[in-house]
Amino acid sequence: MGRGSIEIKRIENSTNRQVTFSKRRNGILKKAREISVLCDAEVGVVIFSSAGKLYDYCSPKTTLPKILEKYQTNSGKILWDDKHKSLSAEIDRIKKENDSMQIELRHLKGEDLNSLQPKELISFEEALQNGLTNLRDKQMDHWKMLRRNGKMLEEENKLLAFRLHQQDVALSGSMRDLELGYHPDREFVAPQMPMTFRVQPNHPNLQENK
Amino acid sequence: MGRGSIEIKRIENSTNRQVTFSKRRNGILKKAREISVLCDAEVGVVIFSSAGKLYDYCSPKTTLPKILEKYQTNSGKILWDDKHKSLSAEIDRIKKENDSMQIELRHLKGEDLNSLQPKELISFEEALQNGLTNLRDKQMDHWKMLRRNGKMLEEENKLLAFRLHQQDVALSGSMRDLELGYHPDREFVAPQMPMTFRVQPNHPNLQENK
DNA sequence: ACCTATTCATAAAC
DNA sequence: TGTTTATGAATAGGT
Repeated sequence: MGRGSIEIKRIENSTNRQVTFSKRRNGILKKAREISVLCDAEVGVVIFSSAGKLYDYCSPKTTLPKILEKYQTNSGKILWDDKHKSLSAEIDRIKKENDSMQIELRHLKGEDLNSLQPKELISFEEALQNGLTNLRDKQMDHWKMLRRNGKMLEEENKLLAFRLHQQDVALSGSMRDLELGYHPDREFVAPQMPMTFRVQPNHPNLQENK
Repeated sequence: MGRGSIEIKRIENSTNRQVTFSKRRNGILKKAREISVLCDAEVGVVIFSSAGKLYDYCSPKTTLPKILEKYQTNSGKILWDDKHKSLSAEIDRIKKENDSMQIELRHLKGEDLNSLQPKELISFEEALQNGLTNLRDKQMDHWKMLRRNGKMLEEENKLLAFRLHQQDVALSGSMRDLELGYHPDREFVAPQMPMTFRVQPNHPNLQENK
């Protein structure tokens, strides 16, 4: 149909091929839709363009999985076997990986050592010693940090105590002022402590364990 | 098309519906064939008649399973059945197990320790210390075994040297006999060493490192 | 994307 | 089912 019939063989002109694909694809999907409605049929269509783009149709009231399951039971052909095999193979692969890691873990924890050669024992010892060293370094870091924090807190405590004391003093001074009369040129500030020394509410370095 | 157009809705007359189904089904399969050839497309079509009879088409150079696999990866839709789901779920499960073991391994080897809490560090230290202790015990066993073997070898050496010496003595005796004439009642045996003391060719306890 | 001449698919009837 | 035929649909090629 169209201006002259065409031979059914691959259209070499790429543009032409693409145009024809687009038209005929629509045609097929429309036909699929129509037959499913007219004839109450279950239809599944999957089309990939040569460029790899996907188009599909599935009749209403069903899904591709359902259709395909029906296809399998009905045709006896098995669509999924390959996929099953590859999945199973992957499971095997991962399980093996798992097992070897488990063995390594057990070895590192000092279990099942009988299966190891002396040479292997030595390399494991090195690994463990190394791990222990790193770990103790890390713990030392923590400990230092904790101690630093402790000292900072002590300092802060002292300052707070000092401020408190000064305020007490100032307060009692004000009270005395109140009793004696108001003096606007005298401010309510801790006498021997400059503003810059005042403790900040949060000390950034004190935040450990977010 | 045909003698007058028809509305696209279910054909109530069953015979009619069946006839239309048959014609249109052929039409679709033909179109599918054509587009796959003309446009180099991969096409899969599955049609069930309302009676449940199956018709299908798949473009050459491929198979329905392949097309469907491509469909899945391309569309992200999941076609597979329950078995697939369970397999995939198992893969996920094992992979997670894998990951956590990998992390534990890294921790035991003293890597990536920053993500650990001090409390966790302590338990890891215990595990490592434990592993190291076990491992050194095992090495000690090996060492003892080696030392024991060494001593045994020494003993054996001594015995062998002794036998050799005795044989030398016996041999020179025989030589003297040959010079003086043959005496059949005299046996060729190391004089001061009973048979039971003779060293066996292989000592079972000496086998280390298969 | 739209147009149109032409071929095709197919509804109806047998 | 298969054949025929009249007709509307699909589409090849051009713009």
